[in-house]
Amino acid sequence: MPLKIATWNINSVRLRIGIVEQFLSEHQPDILCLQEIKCQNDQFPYKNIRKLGYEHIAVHGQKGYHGVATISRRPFVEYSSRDYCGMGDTRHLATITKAGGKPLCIHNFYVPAGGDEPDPAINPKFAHKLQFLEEMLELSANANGMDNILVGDLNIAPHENDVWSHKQLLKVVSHTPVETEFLDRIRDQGNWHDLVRAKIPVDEKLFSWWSYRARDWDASDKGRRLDHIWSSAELAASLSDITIIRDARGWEKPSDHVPCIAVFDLD
DNA sequence: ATGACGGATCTAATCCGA
Repeated sequence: MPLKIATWNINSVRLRIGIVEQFLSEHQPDILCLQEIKCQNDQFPYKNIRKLGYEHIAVHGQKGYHGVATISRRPFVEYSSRDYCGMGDTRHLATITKAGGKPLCIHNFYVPAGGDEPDPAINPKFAHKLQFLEEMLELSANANGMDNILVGDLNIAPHENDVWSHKQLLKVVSHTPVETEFLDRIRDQGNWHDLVRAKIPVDEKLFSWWSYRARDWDASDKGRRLDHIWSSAELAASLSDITIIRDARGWEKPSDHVPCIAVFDLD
């Protein structure tokens, strides 16, 4: 049985529950990790999700901003969240489920955007982002004797071809060397594998986010690859497919991010 | 200027995203 895992920054799950349902029906992932749900736990649209066969729903939300949720057809053994930077905001959710006869831990992240100015001395939001990344260094794909997956909106486009113009974005938050090198370090130190780039060669431009401000997002195509799917080595070896649903950016009342999907051949 | 849109909030103007 293949295992299909998706991640999507939905930018308000209540406003966009219609396209969440559409996505689940069309693509039938086993597990979907959402970011920026922008609601409190009791406001999450549980009924709509359960109706489609996703009985297991872990929500870590807050009023108005941020918030992550992981929804699944498979039961969770347990779930937890870590309060990164001790700010009391809702940016992480770890769920443990079973896949291929082994426990599988999925970390669902919404990394701080970092504001406008890439200087921690004058911009507290950028300082927060760097501190958050510092704490992510503690994560290891080889921890806990489980298979491990790390997904989410990491708000960093690491490679030159993960942005529309490497040159023009070098000083723009999300693609500055301090951020991209930090993300590389988190990945390498934790023995994580970047599954999207394992399947789609780095000489190909690849984006998962396009600004709402562009007059025509598709024609100008000034996107960035901010959403990621990483895994431990064993899982990476069983990866069978990666898809970025670019079309979703053109759906009715879209999120500015699109879903990314990984499929694993387990057993 | 890459680009001024689009979400939530004690409904109106303000904060936030990246």
